[in-house]
Amino acid sequence: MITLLIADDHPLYRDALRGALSSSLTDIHLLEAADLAATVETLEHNDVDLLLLDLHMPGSQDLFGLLHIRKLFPDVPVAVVSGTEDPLIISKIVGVGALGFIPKTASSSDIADAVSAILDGDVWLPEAFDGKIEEVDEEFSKLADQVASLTPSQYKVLCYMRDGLLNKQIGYNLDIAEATVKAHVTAIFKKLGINNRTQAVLIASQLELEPPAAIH
Amino acid sequence: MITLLIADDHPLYRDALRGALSSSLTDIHLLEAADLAATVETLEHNDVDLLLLDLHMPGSQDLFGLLHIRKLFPDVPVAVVSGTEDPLIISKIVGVGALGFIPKTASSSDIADAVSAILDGDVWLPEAFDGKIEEVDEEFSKLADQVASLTPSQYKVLCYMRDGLLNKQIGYNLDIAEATVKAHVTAIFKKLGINNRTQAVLIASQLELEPPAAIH
DNA sequence: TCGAAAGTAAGACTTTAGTCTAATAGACGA
DNA sequence: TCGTCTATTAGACTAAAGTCTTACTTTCGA
Repeated sequence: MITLLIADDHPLYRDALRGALSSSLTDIHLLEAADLAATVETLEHNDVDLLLLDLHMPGSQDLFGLLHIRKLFPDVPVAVVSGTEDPLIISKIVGVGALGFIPKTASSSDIADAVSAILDGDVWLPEAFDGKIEEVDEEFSKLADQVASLTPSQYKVLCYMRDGLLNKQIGYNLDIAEATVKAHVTAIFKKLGINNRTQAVLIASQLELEPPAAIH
Repeated sequence: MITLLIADDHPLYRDALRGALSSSLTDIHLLEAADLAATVETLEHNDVDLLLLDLHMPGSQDLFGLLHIRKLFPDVPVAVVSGTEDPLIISKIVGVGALGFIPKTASSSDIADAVSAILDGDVWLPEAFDGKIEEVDEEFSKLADQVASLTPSQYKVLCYMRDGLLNKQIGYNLDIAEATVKAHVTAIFKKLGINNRTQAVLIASQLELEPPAAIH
């Protein structure tokens, strides 16, 4: 019996994935989550053999979400499901520890192949990207490691920093005192090897796959 | 008699462009510049009919450089010469006012075609990108307009801000007092419709085509 | 040619960022 | 089970960011 967790915010696409998986694979147990918090909670309470993760979930913050999950559950294999076709982005996804990349346009049999391969311990990528996936540069994987070493609170603070919020506003959003926010900020700086918030924002935006939405 | 300005930091590529242009076109006068400052100075002192601009010149800051030139010399047609093949980036280049995009891999005849077309007032793009160039979204072109409205000093300050420098360090680099830097910073915020430096850095990094180099 | 508008520059002041010290609570290995 | 390590929290303090006001200069159109 194999347990799979489908993490995607679109109910229709979850249905499609569920259909593709249950018709191609036997003896599987399917779980679902619609946002990052639900994904984390499900992983905490279940023994999941493979996570199928959509990067564009609410609260996920793209690559941050993947880093977050990889840090909290390093033993859970992750296959990223996304609509992007950019080899550079896929390189980054693989570079931070995803064992596979499944395009949203993949067929049922491709998806089943990918899941089987990853469960066997292999890395699976669409054939179209053979040879197009580069090693991510050392700089990037070092940054990714450093960001992954952040605690959940620090991670949330960094997300809010990247949105241009003041410490006071971050504290209000997280329901903690401004002084606590500052302590997190200082800890983030030390872990990332920097000394001001501008540099932190640059690192955060480098790890972001999509340009930030509107400036508030 | 048509005056062309070749702005590229690689002497060899300038030679190649010069060769391609002088063998394909008659009655042309060729000027050259190796960095953004020299480009600006040449445009100030000459009546240039077309600028062939490499985005990766020293001091150019990629899209910033193009915005800068477009703002200072809105009447000079610009064709961007670059090695990138990413349709999204090319869309942005065209979206901020370039009349053409010439890949570094283009043949002599392609280059001559492009130059002729742009001098006739047309927009020229490589055939490979037909249909792949999207309209840039309203948000982006609004930001580009706002950034283009910055004065040269404000532009330099924003560049240094994006590199994570303190106001004091920016003042030292530009040889002005910290108080002056602050005045520029406040003016930048007003023009961009924001109220802190984090948001300014985000906008600047969105307009950057390449990820920032190392974090200092 | 003269005044209006805008870029540049800077001092004084308020707000926010960031550091240092320290206390509490939970996790983990000996 | 005990001690150690670390995350989290927070107060007090210093450094930097950001605002307001003012002044000098250049440019441009009436």
